[in-house]
Amino acid sequence: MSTDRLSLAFSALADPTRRAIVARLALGEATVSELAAPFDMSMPAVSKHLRVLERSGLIEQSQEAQFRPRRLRPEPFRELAGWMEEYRRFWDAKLDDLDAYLKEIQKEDGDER
Amino acid sequence: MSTDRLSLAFSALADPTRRAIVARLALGEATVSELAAPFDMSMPAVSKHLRVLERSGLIEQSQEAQFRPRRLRPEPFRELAGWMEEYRRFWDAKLDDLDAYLKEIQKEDGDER
DNA sequence: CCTCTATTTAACCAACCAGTTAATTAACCT
DNA sequence: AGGTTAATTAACTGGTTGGTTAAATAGAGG
Repeated sequence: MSTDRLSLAFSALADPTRRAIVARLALGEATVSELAAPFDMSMPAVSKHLRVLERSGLIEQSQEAQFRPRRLRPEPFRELAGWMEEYRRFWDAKLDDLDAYLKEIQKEDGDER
Repeated sequence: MSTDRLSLAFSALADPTRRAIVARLALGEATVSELAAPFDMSMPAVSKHLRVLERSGLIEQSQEAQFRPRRLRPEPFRELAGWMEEYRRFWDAKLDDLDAYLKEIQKEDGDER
């Protein structure tokens, strides 16, 4: 597998279980047991998913007694967003008609929004 | 492997070679040979990468004689951007300080940009 | 038709992934 | 110290990935 940061982030997110974990963590810190609860899956399996997410930098853990709550780290999200930005014209509805887009920038930033 | 569209897109992009191919295609259509040229890798290897990208919907091919030029498809980019949107507060520099963000929306959309 | 170019398919390999169960570590609480 | 709860590590498995080389297919053009 590729070990550059962007590849790690993309591949960490290429799994629905891990995206669900990320979605849960967007609401705030959670312990491993809390994160595992919604899934029909053994604890070690969840632990492995967490390790993948951690290796990608998307989450980090803090030590609080026997609990090791996870939380999201913003950095990889910024890198993903940065990558996406390069392809904005492919996903931004406002730009999906390239002709319209070109006309837009011709107007020298006129009536933006 | 997960076969939902989002997982396919993420995992297709989790490889630097494939991201480079996507970057090249953002400049316009290209044949397999053209796409393969920059890489120190056999033709079949590139062909496989293209099949992964195709299965994810990120690219499509058209038949032009013995050439089968690829081009990007916007749909998966929109899905990725839509997913990212949920996490905007993690990656948008303007929002990375949540307190500032809350203050901002308190102002009822006052001095945006 | 033959050949050249473009590309894919087949068969194989080593490494990795996502899950399992069983055993282990870690910290808290009497 | 002993027990309970939280979580990780170990060992194993079947399926997938990313690459290889060799053979096959498809169309263009003499």
